[in-house]
Amino acid sequence: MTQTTPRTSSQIAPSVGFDRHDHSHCIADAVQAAEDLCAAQKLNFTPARRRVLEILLQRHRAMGAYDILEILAAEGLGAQPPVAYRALDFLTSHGLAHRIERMNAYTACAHPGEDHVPAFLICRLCKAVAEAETGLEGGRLGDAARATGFVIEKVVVEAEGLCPTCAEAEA
Amino acid sequence: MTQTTPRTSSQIAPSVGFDRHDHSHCIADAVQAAEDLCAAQKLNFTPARRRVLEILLQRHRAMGAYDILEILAAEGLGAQPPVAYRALDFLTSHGLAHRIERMNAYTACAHPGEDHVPAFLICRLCKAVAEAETGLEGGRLGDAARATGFVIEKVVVEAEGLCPTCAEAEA
DNA sequence: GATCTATTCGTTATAACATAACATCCTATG
DNA sequence: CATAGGATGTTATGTTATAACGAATAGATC
Repeated sequence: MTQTTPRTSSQIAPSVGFDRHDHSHCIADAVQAAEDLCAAQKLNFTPARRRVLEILLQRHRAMGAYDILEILAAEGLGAQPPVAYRALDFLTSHGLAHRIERMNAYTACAHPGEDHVPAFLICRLCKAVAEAETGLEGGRLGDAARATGFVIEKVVVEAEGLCPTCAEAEA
Repeated sequence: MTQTTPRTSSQIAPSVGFDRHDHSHCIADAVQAAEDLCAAQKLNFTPARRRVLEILLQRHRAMGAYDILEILAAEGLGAQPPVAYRALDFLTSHGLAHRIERMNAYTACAHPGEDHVPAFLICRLCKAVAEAETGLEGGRLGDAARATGFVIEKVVVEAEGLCPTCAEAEA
């Protein structure tokens, strides 16, 4: 596996959201929010689950399950695929993370606790991911569904392109 | 994987598009259109490529590469994964078929030759797929992209739910 | 017609992503 | 303490996809 993600040495992510911001705050906030959400719903926010969420928040990029597993293994939290997949299942099924279908990858949810239809903007160079919103039945897709009698239950919207930072570097 | 797709014995598909129609016509038309398109662009519409397109058109459902490979192998057109993947690469890169990211599957394009952003309605029971249209920059996703400076190059829109036939059977 | 070149095809091998199944452990609760 | 449920450790395997390389083929050019 080649490393395509440029690494940053600090907690200040170069292009996230895609705004610069102090990332250590948003990690702490998001972990706290997850903790609250789990407490409220009597969910078991175990060390492995917590650590996987932290990893996703720290990188703030789409990450493959095996990338996450590698980190977990290095930290002694488990070395087999199910360890990563189980944590990711937990996070995605409770709205704390999302799966990016196009990349077979996972990313922390930007709006945990809110019922929403995420839409992703994915940079093809740096793999940064921003989460936007769409409606379940809005726009032309909803029109098409209604016209044919199709009942929409879930929608995946994923855009690939260049984030502001990479677009600038490209030019 | 269990077989969830109800099989029909004739060329009349039960729910396609999702309208009933004489499917043998649309297969012939689509193959002819592909042939014309390849001729116009000096592309090599080889037997394997043609056969894979026919298979996708016949089933008119999302099919995995290995499902297609199985059929090719039975017909003596090749038994190794690259045979199927190469044909699918050709078809998808020239707009004759699309990949359904959510299902790791492939389906024939309903509008070959037209430049378009496909949006799919996928039945979770019978796996039937209808192709609708969306714009590259329309709606809230485009707004979000412009607001952040993200340059959209490609968009994936996939809705999962129940087709009219299965929704009825469900009730 | 011979040679060159580009594309396609056959084949082997392996990479990358994901889950089934089952034993074990931990913990809250009666 | 007993025990039931969820969580974890582990082995094995299933599923999807691609790298790599040589042989075959078809057009282009001399």
